[in-house]
Amino acid sequence: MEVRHLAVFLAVAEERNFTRASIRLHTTQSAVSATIQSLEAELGAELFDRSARQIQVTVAGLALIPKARAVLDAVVEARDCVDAVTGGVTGTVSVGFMTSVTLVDTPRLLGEFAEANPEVRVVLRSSERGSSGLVDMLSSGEVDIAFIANLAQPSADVRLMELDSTPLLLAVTTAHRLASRGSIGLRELAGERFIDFPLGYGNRSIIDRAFADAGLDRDVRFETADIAHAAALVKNGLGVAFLPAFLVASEPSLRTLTVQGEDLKLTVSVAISHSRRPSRAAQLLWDLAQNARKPT
Amino acid sequence: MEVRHLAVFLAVAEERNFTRASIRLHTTQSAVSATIQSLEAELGAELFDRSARQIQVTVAGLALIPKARAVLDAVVEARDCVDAVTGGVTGTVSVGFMTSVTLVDTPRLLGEFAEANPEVRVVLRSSERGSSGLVDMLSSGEVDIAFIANLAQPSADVRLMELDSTPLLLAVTTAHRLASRGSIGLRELAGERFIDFPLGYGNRSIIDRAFADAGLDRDVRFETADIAHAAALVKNGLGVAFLPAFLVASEPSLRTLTVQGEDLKLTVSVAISHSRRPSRAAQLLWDLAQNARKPT
DNA sequence: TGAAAACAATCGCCATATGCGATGATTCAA
DNA sequence: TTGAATCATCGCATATGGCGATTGTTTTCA
Repeated sequence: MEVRHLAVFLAVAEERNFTRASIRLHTTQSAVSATIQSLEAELGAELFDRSARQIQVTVAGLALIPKARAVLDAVVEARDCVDAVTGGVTGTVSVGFMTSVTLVDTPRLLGEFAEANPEVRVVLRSSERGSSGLVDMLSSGEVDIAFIANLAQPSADVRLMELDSTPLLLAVTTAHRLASRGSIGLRELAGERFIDFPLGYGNRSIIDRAFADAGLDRDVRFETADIAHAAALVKNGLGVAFLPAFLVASEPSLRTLTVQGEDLKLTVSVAISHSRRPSRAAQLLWDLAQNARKPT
Repeated sequence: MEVRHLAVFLAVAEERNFTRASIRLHTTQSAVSATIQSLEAELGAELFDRSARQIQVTVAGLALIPKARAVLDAVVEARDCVDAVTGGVTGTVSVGFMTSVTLVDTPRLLGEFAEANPEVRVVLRSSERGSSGLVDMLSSGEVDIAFIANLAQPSADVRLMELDSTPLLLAVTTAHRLASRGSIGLRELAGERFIDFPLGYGNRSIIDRAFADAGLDRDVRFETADIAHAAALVKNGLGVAFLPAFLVASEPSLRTLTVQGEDLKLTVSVAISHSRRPSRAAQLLWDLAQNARKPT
């Protein structure tokens, strides 16, 4: 009987639903199912009655609930007491991030982290080369953890956790020939001038990939790493751009179009190196990000 | 942080020695080493100071000890409370065993088990075909758990745990031509008449294997499944036999010889089926056997 | 002071556990 | 009776843990 088993058990007992428990635990329903089964086998008792639509906690399960909580509490205490002795977490975390993506509220996240771990020095770093640059910095140890957008080629050495995603919409001026269209095929965009991020940025790579997969070329006339700047260029009629929905939703001077048959999304993830052991501080920041994550 | 980590930590803290802790935990030193390292990494603190010959528990480790105990206690409570609700363990265990091998005190083991689990009905079974028969009974589900001696061909479906082993010595009468020898080569035994177990018995298969490997034939003149009977036959000059050391050590009418260059041992193991989930009762009996095991 | 012993760390390999996505079976409501 | 909700099961990929062998360091003993 491991701590993990009991944590899953409690989640199911509280939600009275395997699927919701799996969402809360950021895992899958099948994993929850398997865990409960192995716990039941080990204890030699059914913990839930699944015969009805709404699962019922059995008598054995009810008895276990407070004891399981006691175990988890004891574990938290164990961890805390070590932290107390070592004077809490110290050291330095180096955090790679992207300036212009406000989809995930990294400032708030870092604020919470700093408050909880006042002894940790936080160093913010960014990269000229967007997400792929940040990944390289992770591998080289230049940063301990990074917030990145979609990767063209997921590196094997990087452990990713998706935090949130937003659709990428094609933004055009109100005067544009496509302004009145609600959606459009990639093929019809062949002649457009595009504004986009420099190569290496997650945003850029998804669009490049979509065009390449469709066997199409694209004329990227302007490149900028500043997303607000990109929006301003579109407004001034210098071209069209794929921009995150949250940025263009409330812009009266822009119209947005979805792309038919493509699922263009900007996804923000946290990333740590797979090969390097994360420092305690980096681990805590990862955990914090996990809690801030939108349930799948 | 899992229960297992804390259990290993406590063992090391109490033994103040990784190697001894590994013996107590029935695992290897390298596994203990790895576990402690991962726990230290997770907590972000050193728990032991290994710079000196005698390891020291650090301040952080000292603080953790009582908390770790609290976690383990809470886990035991959790398990007990479920057992209490389900009215303890019930059902039937079917135990396969070998009558004549007293190397492991199975009666005492079963006595302890029966006392701890009064509601469990224990059915004892044995096999005409020794250990290999017991293995077949395991696979077919005829028995839930079995105590067996060395297997000629370890079955993939059987999970084994060694309990104890004893050297097999060649027993001869005091009048025998080899009585004054302390040891002997297999080759010199070519002309002897042997008394041994029937085919299928662990005892028999090790000796057969040793002779076969050496390219030698052997004349097994008498077969008996009763080990005491075999000893009696030897005493009466009907032949020689390989018998467990504990049986022949105190026999004034017998002399014993070791075999040069061979490590002939009778090993007693518990076995359960690998494919069938053990019942709770079978699991408890397995655990009990593990505790009774001689440290490796 | 040199050899041996004690002991933890590390490495390569393998088995098991866990996680995931897809699919199947069951229940229940419309 | 159909469809939505929900848990179980299956096959596969990966991570974790365990083992045995080896290495390197410290300590002890001759």
